[in-house]
This record gives sequence, C-alpha cells and structure tokens, in this order.
Amino acid sequence: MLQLQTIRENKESIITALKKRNIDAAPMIAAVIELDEKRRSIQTELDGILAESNKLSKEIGLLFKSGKAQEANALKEKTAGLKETSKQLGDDLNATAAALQEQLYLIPNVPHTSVPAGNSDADNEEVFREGDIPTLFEGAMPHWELAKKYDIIDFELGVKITGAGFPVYKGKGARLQRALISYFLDKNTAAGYTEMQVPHMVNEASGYGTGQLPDKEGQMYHVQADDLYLIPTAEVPVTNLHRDDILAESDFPIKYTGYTPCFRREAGSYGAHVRGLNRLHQFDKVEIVRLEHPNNSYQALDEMVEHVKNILRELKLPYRILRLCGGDLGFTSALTYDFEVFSTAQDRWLEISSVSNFETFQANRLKLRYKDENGKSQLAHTLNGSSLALPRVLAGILENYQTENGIKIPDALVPYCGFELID
RNA sequence: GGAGAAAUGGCAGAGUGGUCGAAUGCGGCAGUCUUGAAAACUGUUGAGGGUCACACCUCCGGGGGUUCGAAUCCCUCUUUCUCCGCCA
Repeated sequence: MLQLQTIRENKESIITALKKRNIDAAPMIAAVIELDEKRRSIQTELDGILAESNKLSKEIGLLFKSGKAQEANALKEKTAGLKETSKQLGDDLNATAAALQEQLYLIPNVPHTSVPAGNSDADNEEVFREGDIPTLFEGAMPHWELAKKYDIIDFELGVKITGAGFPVYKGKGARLQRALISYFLDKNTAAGYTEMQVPHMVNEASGYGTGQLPDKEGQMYHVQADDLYLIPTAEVPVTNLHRDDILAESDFPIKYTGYTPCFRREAGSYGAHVRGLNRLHQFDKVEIVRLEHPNNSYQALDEMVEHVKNILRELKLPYRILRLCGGDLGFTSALTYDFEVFSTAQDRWLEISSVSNFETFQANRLKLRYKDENGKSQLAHTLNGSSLALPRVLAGILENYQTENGIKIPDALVPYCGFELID
C-alpha cells in the first residue's frame, strides 16, 4: 500500500511510473485524493464538535460538584444535539476511511526506475547468465518420466489421497527433498540469516500485512471454520513477525530464513507447463526475508541476488537472472529479479527463485516502522526471496544430471543425501 | 470440551465514573559530577490523526452499548493464566 502523503506529494510521478505496469492509475489516484480530502474535512468538523462536547462535560462535572444541579442540567440539554451530530459524523468518517482504504488497496507498488517497460514475461530483461548447459545423451527424459522410471515421485498416489498437484516423494526422492531443505537452510544461516520455524497457517491480518489479501484472495486455501489461510509462501508468516513493530535503526538488518511447505490454489492453471513438478498446489520452499533501512535496501537486494547465485553455482546448474518488466512485476514489488534454471530435457527455463524489494509497500500495511535519528517514525523496507524453491530445483537436477546409469547427485548435496546416484 | 481469573505505555504494575493519556519502579535518552566509566542526582521518554507551527481530536486487547462524561459499568468476540477432562 502506498502512503497517502506520498500520493499527495507525488501524484504525477506515481501515475507516470505506474504506466510501466500498463495501467492508467490517474482515476484511482484521483479517487484517493478526493476521499482523503473528504476524510480530513469530516475529521476536522468532528474534532471541533468533540472538543466542544468534552468542554461541556467538564463544566457539567464541576457544576454538579459545586451543587449547581440546575445549571448542570441546562448544559446537559445542549450536549444532546452535539451527540447526535458527532454520531453521524463518526459514521461518515468511518465509511469514508473504509472507502479510502479500499481504494488504496487497489493501487500496486510503484516500480523502481530500473524496471523495464513491457507487457509480459517476454519483455523481461536478462541481466546475467551462468553455467554450462549439458549435452544430454540420446533418450534423455523430462523429470516426470525420470520420477516414474526411478520411482522417486508418485503423482498418481498424490491424486489418490489428495488431488492433482500434491505429489508424493518416495525413497531417494524424499531423501533428496530433505537434503535440499537442509542444504539451503545451512547456506542461508551461514550467510547470517536466522532460521525460523513458523506456522503454516496465518490469520487475515497477516494476509493483509504482506499483500496477499485482498489482491490474491483466490490464490490461498482458506480454512473457513477457523478463518485461517494456508500460507502460499513463508514470506507471509515471517514478514508478519514484525507487524506493528517500531524498531531502532540499530536493529537493522534483520535477516530471517525459514523452510515451509507452500500452498497455492493456482486457479485457472492448465496445460503442458503445469506437468510434473512445474506447478503444484503444495510444494516446499526455503525463503529468505530481510527488513532494512531504506538507505540500504537496494544493496541488500543485490546481496540476496549474489547469495542465490552462489548456491546455484555450487549446485552447478545453468541459470539466468531476469529483471522483471512492469507487466510481469508482482503487485507489491518495486523491483524483482527472477532466477531461472535451464531444463535441458524440457528445453525451457524454469523459475526457481524470485528476489524482490517491496520498499515501504508492505511495511505501510504492516505498520512496520523504525525510529530515525530525529526520533521520528519511518517505514522500514522489506525484501524477500526464495533460497530456494524445491520442485523446480529438483526438476533441474533430475533433468540436467541424468546419465544412462542413473541420476548423479550434485557434489554439494552428497553429504546431505548419503548417496551419489539415484538408480 | 467444562469451571474460574485476567488483558493498562519497551517491561513490571497502580488506577473501579469527571481533576487520567494514565501513579510508581525498571529500562531508554539528555545533562550534572568524573581524566573516562560506574554510582548518585536532575530532566526527559507511548502511538496515530490534524496544523506552517500551535490548538484540537482518537487510542488503556478488538467490536458494540449505557452516561452530559468510561481505563473504570454492561454486552460480545479474541487471547492469556489456573484447575478438571482429553491427547501427539
């Protein structure tokens, strides 16, 4: 959520910047400004009436104390009208504030100046590429066939017990999953991220805090009996750890990592690109989250990108980094780098990590602030990234490391797996 | 699941209808003293709206109500604690 003050002061530049997202924000901004002005004028009027009625109440108290009941009762009558008006104004104020809030929720984050214009993922800008794309032997398979051949992931069993998009990992497949989780967590904690285990369900306030609500309501599984949401990413519970906090400048940086399963309804997804591990309703992910001073957040973003690079380098997977264009940029993000691993057998790139700076967009919803050197409250910056999402890393490993004798385990993972080959 | 108690500023903890945005202690910050630090002493120290700045307004777990007036009374929800039951 953008800050009102920022909108008031930078109306034109916000509208211009949001054009990169291919939206005309002018009507929304105009609505916000109008509602804001209305809200403030109602507030001013209401404040005056409340001030008067506060004053009268005090006088009445004093009159009663000094035994002047008659005068007191006369004043009481005066307050009746004020009460009526203030009730009405109060209702007005609430309605206007709610409408304003609703309108603010509709406006996405302002893209960073480096974000390229564009409509779709075709317009994303490749900024880095590394690693050799292996030459596979004749008869190399995509991961869903490998999974079946070596009996390490069973999609049908998942369908039986739950439904499509809920795979069952078996034997060495399960062990490799666990190995990846431990390996990622170790890499992240070694880089100074504190490991956290958080709930896998969150309440509504948390959903609003990081921006999944109300924008992506239909993407989350909602447990209606208890009004809780299954998390679509660890970003939600981890970032919300500091909802409503006021930090000291010296608290920065705050760096967390956490492993969680992630649940996504993926309503409307279909086709070849959702085969196998490419798109799931439940998958595992290790996330990194940072809370930063605004002056340092872009440096932090670069550090996160370097960190993820190091992991992919160590896994010896061919990958590239894209700077997302305005049309592909998430609602809450100001700048996002996507990491993609090349799937040799599928001959396409698979997104395995997304690293973003949300600037103050989430912090404003979270009321996540810090005290600056003048003792004033300022919004912090929040960032997060996958480090890393398991299914597509697994797909990349299976497909790129396959040999005629089985699937080799990347050297870095052998100590975690306890075996070198899936055969 | 049943019975009872409670929720107040960063923390602890007073406050049961007006003089309370809230005593006191701890912590934080600034100053005095000191070569420096500690101790001691003095001052200061919640959040939000509003204003050029003041004024002013709102907030004592959330929501609603009673009253001229609510941290204080009533209703309701949530959470925590104690006892009982159940349980990985």
